[in-house]
Amino acid sequence: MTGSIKEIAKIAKVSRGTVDRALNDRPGVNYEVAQRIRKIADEMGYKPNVVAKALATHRRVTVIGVVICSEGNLFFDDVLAGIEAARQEYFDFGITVKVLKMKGYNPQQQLELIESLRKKGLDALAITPVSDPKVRDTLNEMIGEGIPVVCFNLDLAEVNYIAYVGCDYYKSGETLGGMIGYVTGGKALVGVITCLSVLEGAQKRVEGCRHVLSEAYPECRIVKVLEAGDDEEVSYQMTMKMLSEHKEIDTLCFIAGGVVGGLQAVCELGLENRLKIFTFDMTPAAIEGIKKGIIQSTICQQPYEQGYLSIKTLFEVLLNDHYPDSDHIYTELNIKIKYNV
Amino acid sequence: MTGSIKEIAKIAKVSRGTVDRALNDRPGVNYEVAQRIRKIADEMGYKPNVVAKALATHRRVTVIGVVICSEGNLFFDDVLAGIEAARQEYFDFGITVKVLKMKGYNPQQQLELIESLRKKGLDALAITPVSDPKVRDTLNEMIGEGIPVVCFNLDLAEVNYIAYVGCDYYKSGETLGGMIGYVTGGKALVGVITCLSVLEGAQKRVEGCRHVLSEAYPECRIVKVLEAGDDEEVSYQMTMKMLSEHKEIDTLCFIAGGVVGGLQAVCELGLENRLKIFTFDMTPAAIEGIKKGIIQSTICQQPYEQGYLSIKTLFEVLLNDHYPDSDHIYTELNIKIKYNV
DNA sequence: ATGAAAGCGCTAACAT
DNA sequence: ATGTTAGCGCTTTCAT
Repeated sequence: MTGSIKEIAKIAKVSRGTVDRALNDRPGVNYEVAQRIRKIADEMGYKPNVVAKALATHRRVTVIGVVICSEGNLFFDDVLAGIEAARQEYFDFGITVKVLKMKGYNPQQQLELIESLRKKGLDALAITPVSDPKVRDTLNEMIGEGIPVVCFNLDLAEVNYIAYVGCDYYKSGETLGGMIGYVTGGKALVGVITCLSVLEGAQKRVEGCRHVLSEAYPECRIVKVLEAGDDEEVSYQMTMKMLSEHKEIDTLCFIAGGVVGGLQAVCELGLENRLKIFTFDMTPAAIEGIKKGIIQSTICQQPYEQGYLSIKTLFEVLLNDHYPDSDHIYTELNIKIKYNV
Repeated sequence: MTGSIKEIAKIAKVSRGTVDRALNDRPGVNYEVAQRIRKIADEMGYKPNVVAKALATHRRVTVIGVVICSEGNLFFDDVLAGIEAARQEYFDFGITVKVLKMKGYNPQQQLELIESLRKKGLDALAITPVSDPKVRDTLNEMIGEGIPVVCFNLDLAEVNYIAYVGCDYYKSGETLGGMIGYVTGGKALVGVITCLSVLEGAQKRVEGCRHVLSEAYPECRIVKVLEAGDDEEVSYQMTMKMLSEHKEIDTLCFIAGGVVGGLQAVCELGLENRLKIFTFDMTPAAIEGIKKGIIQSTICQQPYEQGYLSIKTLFEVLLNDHYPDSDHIYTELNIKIKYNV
């Protein structure tokens, strides 16, 4: 029972057009009249009907752009699935979702993709932002022009976005620490294969893990951390190096990608039953490793929700003028073991 | 680009009314004409616009009824939150969600609630079904009358529902087994506090757990299983009984409710640091126990999604004529430990 | 059996 | 500054 624009018009003794203008802060309406209309709407608890609104605005297409660093990274398949689900759901609302994929984390390339979207007209943007001052500035510039922005999966400091949608990386690292403690009985010499140092998330994971181990499991220790980019070949080599140079390592953690190459190295060395292995996310390689019992656990961050929610959040802003309660929408951290994959 | 009813009408050289009738299998349209219209729609990949459809049907209210055994069970708070979110989201589509809560699992009471909904006019039903032949028959009768039904949280055999939305209980039991193995280092004498034997889900959990322990952790054994209903007082007594009669027990599992009473007994006996304790779901008591380190892990089943998805599934059927791929929509099983609650 | 037209709640172009 | 009116895509009532 929220009433309609028609009712308000009748009570205020003005036309529906005027009510529409007043309630949407459109120009060309007397201040006092606008105030009166707003008061009436307020008192009757008026909420605009989104469905009708969408239908009426249907002639003009609303474009939500997506820039995503997904190429060559299977993790993002689920994120893309979530985006696609949202796209279908909002299609009838007159919303078009344009997805632009890129490989790696090159700021220049990302800027070009953003630019190409802006040129063709853009009403909102969801992006996995590369950590770069120019990207940050460009995003803030767009936000200044009234284009709402959501960052997802990757957070970027000092951007005035609607929200960051993704996991709490530090917490996911702590969770890893907790699982290492459980699985190893509190005794572990840990080798860590991380990705690019560019990705702040990866660093936070290592920190979080280190924190829990030192607080709760004094007999667990990180022996060595090596960077492998997100490249399987490099990961293979780094894992080889790690395991041959540090024979004392009994626990191996893959902070992001590189699971395929890493596991290959482990198996070639015949260590798959002696090492306790931990990963993040549910890439095909991780699923296989979990099922085979080679990987003890993998910590997931709800990739599908990250994609879906990013679009949904922008949709709510565009059509409903509804902003999320917090500008950090954290997706749940889920531990997966052999039995609940 | 799915085209509109108007375009189809133009191509078929009929009026929009006839197209509408043909495409929705409404009576009063010549068979050949209907065929031709359907063919044209098919060829242009026509998909009706849900938003416009909802607006047009807006004058008639569509009612989704919910019967939920939630009273006195804090687990269902999140389920209700999911239902409420869906209710708000679909309100503008002209959909009213009527929630009827009941306490416990009395079939007679549930039948009365269903009846009261039917009397006032009901277009779809979401229900946590009590395991009872009369309930089953009544649901099937309604389904026969064209009212789509979704069962959530609790599955009920031989009901021709659209879908069951909830967890895989057996699998959740297996997951418990896996966590017991990890946390105890593969050595455990387990006491189990379960709820009513009426709830088949609880039995399946125990079976799943037993299966994993016997397969993967031969030195883990379930010593004793006691029933506590969902009553905290009974749970307190049963836990007391279990721990005093079986002093060898070093691991305690709460299969469903009763965590408050159970933990009270444990603490009074001063065993909170000697026992490994496992629970299901994220009730306030479980969260507190996890944070304090008394509970080692709790296995969750996405209660919010269960509520939200139940309504969404019915919405899709009612407005979109879209049925889910499978009649079993399993929500994810998530392991929570101290660091990812 | 089919067509014509009104209307769902809102927006926007066009009058005044 | 305000009113009027024509849609958005679909359903539904009323004619024919």
